[in-house]
Amino acid sequence: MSSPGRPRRATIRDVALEAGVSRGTVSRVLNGEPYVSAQARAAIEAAVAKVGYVPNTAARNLALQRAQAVGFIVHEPHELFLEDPNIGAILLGANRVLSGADQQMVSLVIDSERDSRRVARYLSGGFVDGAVVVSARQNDSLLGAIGRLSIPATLVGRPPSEVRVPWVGIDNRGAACAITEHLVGTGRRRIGMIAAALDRDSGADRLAGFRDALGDRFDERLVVARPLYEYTAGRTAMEELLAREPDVDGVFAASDAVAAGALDALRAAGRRVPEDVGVVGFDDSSWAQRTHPQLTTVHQPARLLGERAAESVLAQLRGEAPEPVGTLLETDVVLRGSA
Amino acid sequence: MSSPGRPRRATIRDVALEAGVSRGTVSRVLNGEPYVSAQARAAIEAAVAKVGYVPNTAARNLALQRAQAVGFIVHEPHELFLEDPNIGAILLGANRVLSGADQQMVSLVIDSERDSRRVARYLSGGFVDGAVVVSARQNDSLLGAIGRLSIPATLVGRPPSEVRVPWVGIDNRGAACAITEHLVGTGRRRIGMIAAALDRDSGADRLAGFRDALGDRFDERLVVARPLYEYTAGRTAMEELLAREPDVDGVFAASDAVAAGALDALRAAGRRVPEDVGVVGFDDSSWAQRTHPQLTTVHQPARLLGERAAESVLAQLRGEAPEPVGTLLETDVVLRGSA
DNA sequence: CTACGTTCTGTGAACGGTCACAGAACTCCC
DNA sequence: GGGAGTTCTGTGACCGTTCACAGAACGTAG
Repeated sequence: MSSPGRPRRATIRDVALEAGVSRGTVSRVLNGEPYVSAQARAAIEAAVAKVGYVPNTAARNLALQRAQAVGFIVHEPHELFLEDPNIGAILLGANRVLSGADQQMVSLVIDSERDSRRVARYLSGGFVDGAVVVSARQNDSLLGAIGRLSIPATLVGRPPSEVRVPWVGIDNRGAACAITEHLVGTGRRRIGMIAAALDRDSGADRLAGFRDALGDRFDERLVVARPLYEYTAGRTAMEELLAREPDVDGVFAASDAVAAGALDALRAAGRRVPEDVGVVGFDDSSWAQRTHPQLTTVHQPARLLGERAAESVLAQLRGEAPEPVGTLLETDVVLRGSA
Repeated sequence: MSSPGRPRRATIRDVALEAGVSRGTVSRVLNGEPYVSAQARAAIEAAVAKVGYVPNTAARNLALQRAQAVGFIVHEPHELFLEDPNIGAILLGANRVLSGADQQMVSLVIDSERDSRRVARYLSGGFVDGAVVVSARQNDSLLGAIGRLSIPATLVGRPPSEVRVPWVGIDNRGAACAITEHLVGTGRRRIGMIAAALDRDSGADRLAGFRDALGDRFDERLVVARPLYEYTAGRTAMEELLAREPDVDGVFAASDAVAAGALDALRAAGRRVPEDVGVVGFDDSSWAQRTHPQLTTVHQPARLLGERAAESVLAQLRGEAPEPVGTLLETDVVLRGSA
């Protein structure tokens, strides 16, 4: 629009002039309203084609006070955004639902505080009617902005407790319990866990689920913790666990990346998987199918998370009570070769 | 904005009223213009804070005839979008540049003809001043729309020949030649290729580069082609190649996913990599570091592609001649364990 | 004291649509 | 032929900004 010399876009007035009718009638035809003569309708359609008219949605939205668009805001550092296939699936799920509701999904990546402010400004500009927010952080200025603007929003993942916003997530604890039970079911007797990210609810909940599954048989000495969900964390933690408890015959790794590291540590130590040691992961990320053997893991319904979050935003848009409650979605245990 | 009962947003008029000045003066303060008394400025700033004013960018853009936003349009089927780490990197590169120019990047995913139309409508609405388009297809209705609207746009990847739009891409042919030469340099004598996607320029160019590198020693019987860049394609193609030419000692796979399949087929056939057979891939995708051994492959400067495309759009926005020419970026051969 | 430049402010029009309202044209029936 | 109802059309106001212009207030020089 700012490019100099670009010819002016045709407006509804040009169409009206060309068709020999008024703006009002053109607007009626464009919006499919009744009470327009066949003659006028035909003339307007011809005129639209002739002058190459395309509606200016910005003007339309200004008049209608809505944007017909929903933001999809990803707040992740670069590495994770690239690494994590779940985000892509969430995005596509949200896109599917919003597309069905004829809403344009507009996705915005935040990777700095500056981005965060610009996005807040963007949201405030009436460009979007609502937002799906993925992995907001603690003390995220964006959440504050959303609250202030009272834009309908739904988070994917559990929000910091002080923020009252609807959210959808998975039951990390239940899923961790289920996959640990699978490990138990394959006859393992000495089951360890490589826990990670205990400072986040996902990490803590996965450990809690592991404990739930083992009950009395839970043994603290079989748990090794690491700060992040990383391949190398899994590798070193597995080495540590093997050194400490050589008779371990089952391992629940807090994520697939961690499990991949554990697998390589086991291979290096001459243990066979799954014959000597059963290994399970969490996430069903791209790691899971690229290890040897492939990982038995917990599948997150990532696409469904995106769909549900989008539906929640649409419901809020329809004026339905934005119950600020969380929804937990079910997960599946996916059986592959590693346990 | 459509949610019923939501309190009306404060406008510039409310601020003016509160501060006891006119709209014009408020606008001047908001835009940092000179010729405003310190007194008025202070009163306005206080009023802004008091009424909680946030500018309505839609109205602002309508008046200014610009959006201060650039679209990032990804036209890929779901699977590829999730699979291909290059797209994420391109996105982040573009985001970096646009963010620096204080433009909001708005990314839009197209996965159906319906999406395509909606995105075209979105672009026409004055929401964005320009667009970066990733992997547009042949006969893509979107490219037509962009042409019609004469929106500044730059493609990532080579466009269909009949469309005159600036683009940036990589030299698939040169890179394929370089990595094949690496294979030759490791002393391989019977080098095969698993080609793929020969109907796209990337696939055809990679085969051409392979041929360039081998010259006289090119042997058609050592080439197996498959329609898509897929793991299973690599696996079956490698089996076919081994059956046909058991003495093959080097393989150039047209993508990392294909190479991963080939690797597994070689393992199943009892060949050691790289001792018996050297394998190289293309893309430097996440597959490359997760195979055993890790892949020697061609690294695409994906982030740079995104940056360049964004810069090109910004240049067009500044009114610089949108030379409809392509730019080829350099690629690197990354040496890992597989050859 | 007047004329003039500088600094500051308010106003009306514009951006491109939608909508409510008024009224015209047409049909139908008495 | 006139009144009532239905169908169709045009107009002015409005959405929330920016901008050009007119003009006010003030200081300074002649």
